[in-house]
Order: sequence, then C-alpha cells, then structure tokens
Amino acid sequence: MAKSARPPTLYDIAKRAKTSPTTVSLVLNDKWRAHRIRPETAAHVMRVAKEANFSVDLRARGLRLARSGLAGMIIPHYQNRFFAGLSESFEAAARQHGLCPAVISTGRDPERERDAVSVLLAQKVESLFITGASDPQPLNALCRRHGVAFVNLDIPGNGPSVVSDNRLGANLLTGRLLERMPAWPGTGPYFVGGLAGEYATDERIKGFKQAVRAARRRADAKQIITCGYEPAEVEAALSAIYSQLGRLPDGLFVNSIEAFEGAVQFIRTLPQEAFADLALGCFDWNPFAAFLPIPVAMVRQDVKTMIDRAFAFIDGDLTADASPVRVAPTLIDGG
Amino acid sequence: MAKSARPPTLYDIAKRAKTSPTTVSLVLNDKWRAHRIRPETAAHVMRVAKEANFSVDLRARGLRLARSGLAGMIIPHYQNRFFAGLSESFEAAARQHGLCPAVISTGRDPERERDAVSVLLAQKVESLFITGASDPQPLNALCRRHGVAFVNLDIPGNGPSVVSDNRLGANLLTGRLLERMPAWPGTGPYFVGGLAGEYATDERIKGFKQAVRAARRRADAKQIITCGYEPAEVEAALSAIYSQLGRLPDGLFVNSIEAFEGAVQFIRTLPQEAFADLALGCFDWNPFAAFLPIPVAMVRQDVKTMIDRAFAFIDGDLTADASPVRVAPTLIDGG
DNA sequence: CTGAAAGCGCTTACAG
DNA sequence: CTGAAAGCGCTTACAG
Repeated sequence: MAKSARPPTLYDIAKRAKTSPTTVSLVLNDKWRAHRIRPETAAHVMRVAKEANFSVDLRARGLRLARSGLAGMIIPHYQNRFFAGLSESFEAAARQHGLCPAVISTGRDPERERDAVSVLLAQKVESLFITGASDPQPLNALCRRHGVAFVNLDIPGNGPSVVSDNRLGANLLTGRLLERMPAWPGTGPYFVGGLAGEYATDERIKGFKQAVRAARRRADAKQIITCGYEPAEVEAALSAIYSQLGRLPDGLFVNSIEAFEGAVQFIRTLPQEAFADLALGCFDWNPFAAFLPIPVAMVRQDVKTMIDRAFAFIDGDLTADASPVRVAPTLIDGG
Repeated sequence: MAKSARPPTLYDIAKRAKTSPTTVSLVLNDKWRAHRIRPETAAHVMRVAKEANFSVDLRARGLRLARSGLAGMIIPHYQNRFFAGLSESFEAAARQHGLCPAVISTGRDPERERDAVSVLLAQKVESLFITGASDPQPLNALCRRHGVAFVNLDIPGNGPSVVSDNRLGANLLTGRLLERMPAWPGTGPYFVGGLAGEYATDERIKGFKQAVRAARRRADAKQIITCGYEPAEVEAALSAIYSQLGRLPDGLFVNSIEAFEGAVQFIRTLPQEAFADLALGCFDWNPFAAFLPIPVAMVRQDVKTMIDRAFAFIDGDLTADASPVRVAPTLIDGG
C-alpha cells in the first residue's frame, strides 16, 4: 500500500528480510531449490517481496544477463484486418517464446521505419520483425550490423522473408471471377489498385495474368490499372474505365481493401442494373464486404501461419535460403 | 559492416577514439559544447562511433538516469477503427513527448491485462494507459503501488479517466433515428447489443432513453436488448424481435460495430421491402457501413482528442477530480 | 545453506 | 578542456 518515493530494489528486500541480495535473487528467480536455500528462508523472502510490492527491474536484469527478453516488430498501421491480425499473432507468438512483444507502427514512412528500427535495436530486442516496410533493404542492413536476427514480413527483403503467396491468391481470385463472368466474348476482367513496381502488386498481377491466360482469355495492358491504393484514385480509375467501355467490365479484381473502398464508392453511384452481374473480387478481407449488394470474392491472408514461419526463421528451424517463404491465403466466397 | 560478436559499448568507442568514456558520453548526448569539449575531439568521437555502428544501450542509460523513456499502453485488440486509432494516436503522442511507445494487446482477458501491466511496470514505463480494461480497478491499484502515473481510457476506473461521451453520442444517434422514423404511433426505436452493467452500454442506454423521452415517445424495457456483442447473439435477438413484432422495428440502435455485423447479417436475410424504411444506427464507425443498401447513421469516437486529454492528465494539466473526462464523439450520417 | 564482490553499459558530479 | 570513479538494479561464479 505504502507508495514510497522510490520503488524498492532487490537490496531493499534483502535488508528487510535480513538476508543477502544473492538469496533474494535466487528465491525470486525460483532457483532456490537448486541452491539449497532453506524453504523457510525462501518463503520468508517471498513474503517480504510481496509485501513490499517488489517487481524486478527488467532492464537491470537484461543488462546483467546480456539479453532483453524483447521481440520487436514494426508495422505500417493497425487499420485493417491483415495488419491488425499480424500484430496480434506476433504478440501471441512472442509470449509463447517467453519474450515480451514490442510493436511500433510506422505509417509506411521510411524515416519512421528507420527510427523505429533504431529505437528497437537500442532497446536491444533479441529479434526484429519488419512488416510491410516501404524498403526493407536498409533496415535489414541495420539489423545485420547490430547482429540482431530479423525477418521481413509481407514484403521480402535482403534476408529471411515471409510473404503471402500473392500469385496464388490472385490466381484463385481471378479464377473465381472468370467462372462468374459471361462466356466469351466480353470485356475480360480488370485489375485495379496498387502500385506497379511494388512487390505485392507485381506478384498479384502475375497471378491475375496466369489465370486469365489459363482461361484462354486476354489480359491486355489496359485491363491493368495500378493507380495506387487511395480510394479516390481507384474511384477515378473506375470512372474512366466506365466511360471508355460505356459500362462496367464483366469482372473486377480490386487490389487491397483500401482500394476496395474506392471501388464500391464508384459502383454504388450506378443504377442497380449496371452492376447486378459484375463479378467482383478483392485481395484482402473485411467482414462487412459480405454485406454489399453484390457478392464479392475475397482473399484472406493467413496471418497466423505467416508469424509461425517467421519465428521458424528466428528459431533456426528455417534457413534464409528458403526465402521468401510464401504462405497460401484463402479464397472466401461472397454471396 | 563488421558484424562483431558483441556490439560495441561506449568504452569500446572511447578506446578506439583514444579518449575517455566521459567524453564519448558527452559528445553522443550532444552536451559537448556545454562542457567545452574541443570541436575536433567531438567530431572525431562522432566519426568513430558512426564507423563502429555504435548505438547506446537504452536500458543502461535508463537505469543510470532512473527513467526509461517508455510510455506503456494496454488495449483489448486492434481489430476495429476505434482501438486501432487509439493506439496509433497514442504512439504519435508518446513520440511527441519524447517517449517510446510500448503497446500490448490483451484480448479483454483480465489475466492478460494484469500480466501486461506487470511487465510494463517491470520495464519501468513512466506512464501507463489502460484502455478498455475489463476491470480497471486492480490495474489502477497496481500502478499506484508502483508509483506510476496512469490514465484509464474508454472505461473509467479509480483515478484519472478519459472516455467517449457515450451518453451524448447515443443521444445524438437516437435523435437522428427518431427523425427518420414515422411519426407516432409505430414500434419505437430498439437498442440492441452490449452488456447491461457495463459502463459504456449503460451510458449509451441512458442517452438512448433521454432522446426517446425528449421526443415524447416510449422506451420500454423490452426495447432494450443487451445480448452481448457477438454477431450471432445480435442476430438471434433481432430474429426474436422480428417474430414478436411481425416485422422490423421502425428504428434500430446497434451498440458497437461488432454487434452491427450481426444486425446486418439478420437484416439481409429479409426481403428488401422489410428494411427499406428502417432507421438504422450504430455506435461506432466503419467506412464500409456506408455501402450498405440502407443508410446508416454512425457515431465516430474522437480518438485523437481522447489521447490528448489522457496526456493532459499525465502532464498534470488536468487533475483527476475532473475525471472521467468525456470526449464528444461525432455523428456521421449515412445515406 | 548463505554472502561478498564483480560486472552488465551507461552518466555525471567532481577534480584537475 | 578531459578523465577516474561511483553507482543505477540486477545475477552469478566463487568461497565458505
């Protein structure tokens, strides 16, 4: 109860218990049996420690033991299911490894990414998960120089990396769209959203094209619009397609849930008949999408497995040669 | 480049720079001018430190300075805009205060909440934000015993607390529903979701009743169904109302975005005519709700201001007498 | 069965 | 202008 000015240290406990710091430390770390401390002594120390509301200073312990017990992660943000799920899975896995999770969000800003990695390194994290970094390379180099184990997530870098199998996911999603689209001829499916040159987008485009070709349909360059993720940009892009075709395409692959907002924003401005038959898909998942007036096929990434694989790298159960590890996402059927 | 077994310490830098730890420390902390270190010496030390990829051990510094530079937060999860926004706002504010944010999610599990607070306390956080705790009291007591400044967020506790003005938000939302509902007579609005006895729910029910009374309509007990947040429970509750009334109520206040999933799940099983005129509202916000086939009024909580107020407590600009501070949420009109 | 002492990597009065 | 030394709160060989 007493709220002392300075929280009690292990020495204070030793004094109050009329014993030595050694004994207190041994007792508090549950090593007293191995050191043959008398049970009564141990019990007494524990009681005193509890009464004094003692809590070890993890920093001091870490300093002494040359380990921090910290596992670090940087992540762009928490605003979608994918990243929220990744960070929660990470926290759970870290705890299972006996580590304390330390997650910092970076807003996909390279400078904040660097700062976050630096501060985590300075806190002496034992491993570092680099998620969705705009450019993992310099961050990877930093970790290497500091001798800290790391894994890239979502975007592969120069070292161990775990990503969604974007190509497979896109292939499955596109396949589903094609099934729903009217048979040849027609507009062919369109791919909208994301950035050309960006890893995930490029991979998804590959999967998209594969599926289209496998269905013996055409995938012209003009069917692929990498206009960014901003809802407004996606809305504008769709508007342009609409004017050009004089209608919506038969199938629409929207790249990411953020882009999807823009797509829906545009589609709902149209009369019901205009989109009644649209085959719509989104690479990402959000439960509310199921409630849209048209069915939408979605790809849900497997965050749990991604984190497991990442820890496998850290644990040495997986070697960086096998990088990037691709984790299969799941196709979720709307309707 | 050289990846040494052990990262260099300040002593290593001193040795390589042929100077003393004192000088290195002073230079690295940018206090060399005040201590009249020769500029050349300073420059030299900086170069050596950079070459050696030196990064201070924040734990050691914290230990010495009797401060950690850490600001801690516990939060139920990141899976909705409200909590995701709270944690991101917290991180930003912490950085502005020159502190490193440390956020841990707890899944609304009292045991995990306790563990998280304990570990944060053991890391010697300088302040602790307790968000959405199932029971803040014991956590508040823990912080007090450790002499650590804390604030409760979302759910008020036994000390400084910042919450959304749930009553006001519910009042506004209900008012909006009533405007949209057919004039007397009719079913009156229904309130669905949440737990009786739980702070936020109770407050919102008060706001709901206030608005209903102000509109000179009735709010019977049977119009308020606190069936929990699970979508399935909410779906079942609505189904029951539906059978009982033989139709949907004229107005529906759904308590939380999670509950809202269940509500929509049920509504969409009905024919269009059944819900065409429903006045629907949700206490919480999600962009996709705007895309539903019926307009929905939503309440968006002001996470930025909540965090600002919370830091005001920590900074001593606000005193706990003023607790809980209520932050006005915003009514967002769907349609 | 228990304790004195060294050392983890820092910072800062103090002395010169 | 610069350095030797103490001490932050721990843990653990080592000695007894």
